[in-house]
Amino acid sequence: MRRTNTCGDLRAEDLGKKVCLQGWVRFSRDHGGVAFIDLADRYGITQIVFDPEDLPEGTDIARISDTMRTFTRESVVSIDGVVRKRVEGTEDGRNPTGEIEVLITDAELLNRSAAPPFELGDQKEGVLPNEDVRMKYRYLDLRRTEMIQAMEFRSRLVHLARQYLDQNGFLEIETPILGRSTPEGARDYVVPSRVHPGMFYALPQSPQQFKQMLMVASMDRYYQVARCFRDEDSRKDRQPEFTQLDLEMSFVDMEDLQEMMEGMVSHIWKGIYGKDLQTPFPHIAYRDAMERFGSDKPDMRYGLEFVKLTDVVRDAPYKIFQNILAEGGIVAGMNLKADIAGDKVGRNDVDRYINYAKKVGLGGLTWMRCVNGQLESNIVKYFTPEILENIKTAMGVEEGDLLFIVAGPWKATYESAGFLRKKIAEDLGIVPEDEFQFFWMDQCPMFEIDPVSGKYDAFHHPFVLPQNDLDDEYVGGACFDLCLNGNELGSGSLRIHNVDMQKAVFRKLGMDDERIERSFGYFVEMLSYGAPPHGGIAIGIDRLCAILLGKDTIREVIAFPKNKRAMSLLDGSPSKIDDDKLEELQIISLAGDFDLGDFDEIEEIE
RNA sequence: GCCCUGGUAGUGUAGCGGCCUAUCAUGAAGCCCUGUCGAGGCUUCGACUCGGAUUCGAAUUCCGACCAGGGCGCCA
Repeated sequence: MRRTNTCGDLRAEDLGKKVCLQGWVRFSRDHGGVAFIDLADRYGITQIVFDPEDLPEGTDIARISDTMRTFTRESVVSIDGVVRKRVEGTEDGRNPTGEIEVLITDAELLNRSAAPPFELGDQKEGVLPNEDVRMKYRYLDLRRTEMIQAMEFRSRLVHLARQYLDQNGFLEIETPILGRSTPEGARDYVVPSRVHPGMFYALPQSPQQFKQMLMVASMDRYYQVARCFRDEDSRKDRQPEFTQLDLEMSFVDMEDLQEMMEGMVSHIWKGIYGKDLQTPFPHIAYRDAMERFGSDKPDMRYGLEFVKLTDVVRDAPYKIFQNILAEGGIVAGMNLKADIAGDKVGRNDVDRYINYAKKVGLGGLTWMRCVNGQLESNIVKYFTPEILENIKTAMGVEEGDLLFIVAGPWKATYESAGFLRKKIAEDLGIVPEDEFQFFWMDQCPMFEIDPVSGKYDAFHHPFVLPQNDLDDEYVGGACFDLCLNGNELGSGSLRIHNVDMQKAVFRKLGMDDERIERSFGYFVEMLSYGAPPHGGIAIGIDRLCAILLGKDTIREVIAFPKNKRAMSLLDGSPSKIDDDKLEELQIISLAGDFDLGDFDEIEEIE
């Protein structure tokens, strides 16, 4: 018989219906006479009951019973039966189908399952196997309710994004997966060309250049759910291949782009949670984000802000600070207020944080505690009473407060202090769990100067429109990041549409004209054919889904992710390929079991 | 390239120099059971990642490798 219903949709209204359900045997309970099966599919679980005393005349009870004996856990089976009410008092309120059950009248084993390597049923926390086991049997892992829900959530989210962009006149256009390797940025994944031996395509790190070309091509509004590839080491929020919602618009300013994104996120929000999301999102300038929170993607859902103390302690006869200030460094403090931290952070904890501070790159960590109205610590003797008073005022110190003070070069010190802030907040448990705070981080610089080489690097990328003259001491870039709860979801910018400006930026980044022509010639030329003012943004779908679902890693929202070492335990990729394939591509591998014997042979052929 | 954490039956764990012929749960196999729902009861099966070293004795200590995860670098 053909399936009439899924395992999620029968209710009390369906009483008496003849149905056919097909699904997986999640649990079975044989009571000797009556027996139960929890039949599961993507939509839910329905209880099947084998009740020999209640079966209609002429039913082949032995046949059903024998068939059911072949049903191992996770086997796929087909069940014919009649919907009936459960026995009074045995309804299951946790299950939407819990009022009814299907009285089995016929059964068929569609395909037997071997004993699954781990438990697939919904159960208490902490009994999942190691991730490598889940990855090896991902097709079973995905059978779990939690994974089904993650896939449903992601599908819904992407659908809503498409719906919104479509309503706003965007064209969904696919850009090439096989492209040209670019010298800048992340390492490319590379694909050899058979037709052109010795030549390679590269998989895109992002559709950046193609989407700009689409603007020049007058497409005006483009988007794509774009797979991107980066051959860099992974993290819990970084995979070798990941998905970006990528879009580009012509004749817009930064506000237009941000409003479009706010509209899209709100649309998603409404569609998923049924609630309105507060827009516009707040903004924070890059410099403020760094100086107040020690991060360019700060989690602002909790306090522990830094206060600049550089001027307050400038005249303190404390050698460590004096040396740092002489080199142009900064001093900043964080006040752990008595009510949230004062009592919970004892002397041992302070030592622990000093060690942690050193681990994350700070030279050290100065602390002071306000006891009986006075700042106390091992180093207060190096500060005059007046300076101590000024610190108290600047930091708003009250009785019992604990101060942590960091010092050093601007960027490195704030970055490290940001790690410390996060660690303290997590230790104190003051990070809100179910609060989602979107915001824009903007007013970024166009360039960063590498402290080692002294070379200019693009802060975002070299296609960002500079906000002022490139010869000015500070050059701003028309770029911004969308952040959520301490994570970067994506970044956007207005792009350069003028040939000369684009060349000038490349030169500022240390490329000579020959290099610009070789690497970006086609791109620069494109700008000379009436490139409109344009800009765009790309946001990470994996990260957005993971954060909204409260997952620790984006692997939980990707059907078939790679592991930490960029391998798939499921299909065993990457893998060696056959020698004849290599030969066809005219490629010799120097890795692994390469041996000189083979090499001699090849030389002889030549 | 570097740092940190971990590796015990199919799965999750306890044990952390001799009480280990290694705990418990789950699972698998078999039997019993007519209202369960992660059913229950009984029986059985099944493991110390690998290689060195220390020691009378190593799952346990040390060194190295491998594997997994987290982080730094890297990710314009």
